Amino acid sequence: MYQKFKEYLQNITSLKETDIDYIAGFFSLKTAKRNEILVDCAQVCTDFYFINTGMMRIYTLNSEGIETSRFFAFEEMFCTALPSFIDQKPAGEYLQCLEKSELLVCKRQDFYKLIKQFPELDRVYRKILELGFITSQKRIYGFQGFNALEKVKWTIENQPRILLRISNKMAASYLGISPSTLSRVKAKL
Amino acid sequence: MYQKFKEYLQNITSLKETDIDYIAGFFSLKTAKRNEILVDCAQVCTDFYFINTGMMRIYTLNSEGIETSRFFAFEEMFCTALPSFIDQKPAGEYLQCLEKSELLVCKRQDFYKLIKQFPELDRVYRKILELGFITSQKRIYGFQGFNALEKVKWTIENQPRILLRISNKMAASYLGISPSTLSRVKAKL
DNA sequence: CTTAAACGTTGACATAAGTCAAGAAATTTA
DNA sequence: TAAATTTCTTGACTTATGTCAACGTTTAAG
Repeated sequence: MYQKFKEYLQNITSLKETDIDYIAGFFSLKTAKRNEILVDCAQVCTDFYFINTGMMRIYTLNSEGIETSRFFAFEEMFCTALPSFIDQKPAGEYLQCLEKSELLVCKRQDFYKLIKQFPELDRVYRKILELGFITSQKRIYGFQGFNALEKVKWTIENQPRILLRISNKMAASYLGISPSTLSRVKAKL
Repeated sequence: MYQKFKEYLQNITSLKETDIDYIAGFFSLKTAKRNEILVDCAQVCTDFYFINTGMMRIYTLNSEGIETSRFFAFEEMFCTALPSFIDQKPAGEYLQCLEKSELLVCKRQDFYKLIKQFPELDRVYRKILELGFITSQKRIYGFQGFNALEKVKWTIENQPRILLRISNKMAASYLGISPSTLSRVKAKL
C-alpha cells in the first residue's frame, strides 16, 4: 500500500526509512470510482492526496455549464485543490478522479504538523509550491500569443501525458481550444 | 530610506522593530532610470527587490521581437524574476523599471539567510509564493474562455492599476490582445 | 453481449480579433 | 519650447478558430 509512496519520498529526500514510515502512517488509503468528485466547488479542501494508481483532474464549470480543465495528475504525484487547501476557502473548482483510483489521503492538520516536524518534507512542499508557480508561469506565458497548433506542440513537448492519456474533449478544455480545433490540429501533425 | 519597507513589514508580520532594522540592513538602496533593465533575459537573477517608488515590469521578447508583459509591480511591493531567483538559471525574461525608481535590493544569499533566521520572514516569502501561485492560477483560468471585453473587465476588477497606470501597449501585451483591440474594447465600456 | 450514451471527426458557415495603415494626440528629449 | 518620437484611435480587410450539425466510432453500463 505504501510502496510507491515510500519510493517517491526516498527518491526526492534523504529522510530515514523510519521517518518515512512515520509519515506514511498519516496517509490513509482511499479508493475512488471513475468520475468520482472528491472536492466539490463549494467545499473547502482539507485533504492532500498521493496517487497510487489512477488519474485526477482539477476543473471548473462556468455559468453556462462549460468545463475548463485546469490540471491533470497521474500516478506517483501529489494532488490537491491547492488554493483552497492553502486558504481554507471554498475551492471554486472540482477535484475529480478520472479512473478508478487508489489514493493515499492526508488530513490538512496532519500535513502541516508533518511539514513542521520534518524540514525535509517542508522542502518537498515548498518545491511543490515553487514548481506549481513556475509551471503556471510557463503555461500562461508559453501560451500567450500561441495559436492552436503551437499550443498542441508545446503540450506534446512539455506534458505529453495530457495528449496521450486524456480524452480529446478534456485536453481541449485544458488547452483553451474547441474539441473540433484540437481534432483538426492533430490531423495536421 | 527604509520607512516604507519598515511599515510594510510591521503591517504583515509581528517582527520586533530591532529585527526589522536588522533585516533592513541587508537591503541596500538602488536608483534606476526609466526603462532601465535590471535583469537581462540571459542573466541569472540574484536580487530580491522592494519598490520604494516607481514601477517594475517582467516581460519577454519572442523571436519576432514581440513583447509579452508578464507581471507589473508597484510601490511597496516585492519584485524579482522569481523562477530564476529560485532555480538560479538564466531568467528567460527581462526585469525592467518603467519609471525612475527607488529600490531596496537584497542579495539572494542574504535573503535566504534572513528567511532561515526569521521564521516570520520565511512566512512572508511563502505567502509571496502561494500568492504568486494563486494569482497565476486565477489569471490563467479566469482568462480561459474569456473574450477581450471579459478580460478587460476582469482586470479592472482585480488589478485596476494595470489599466490605470500602465500604457495601453503594455497592458495589451499583458492581456494577450492587440493594442487596437484594447482600444476598441475600452471605447465600449 | 447488447444497447445506449458519449466521443471524435469533418464540413459549412459565422464571428471575434488580428493586421496594416494613417492621422491625431501625447509624451519625451534636446 | 520645439522637434522628434512614440502611442492611441479608428477604418478596411483578413484570418484563425468557434459553432452547429451529421455521421461513424468507441466506450460504458445493464
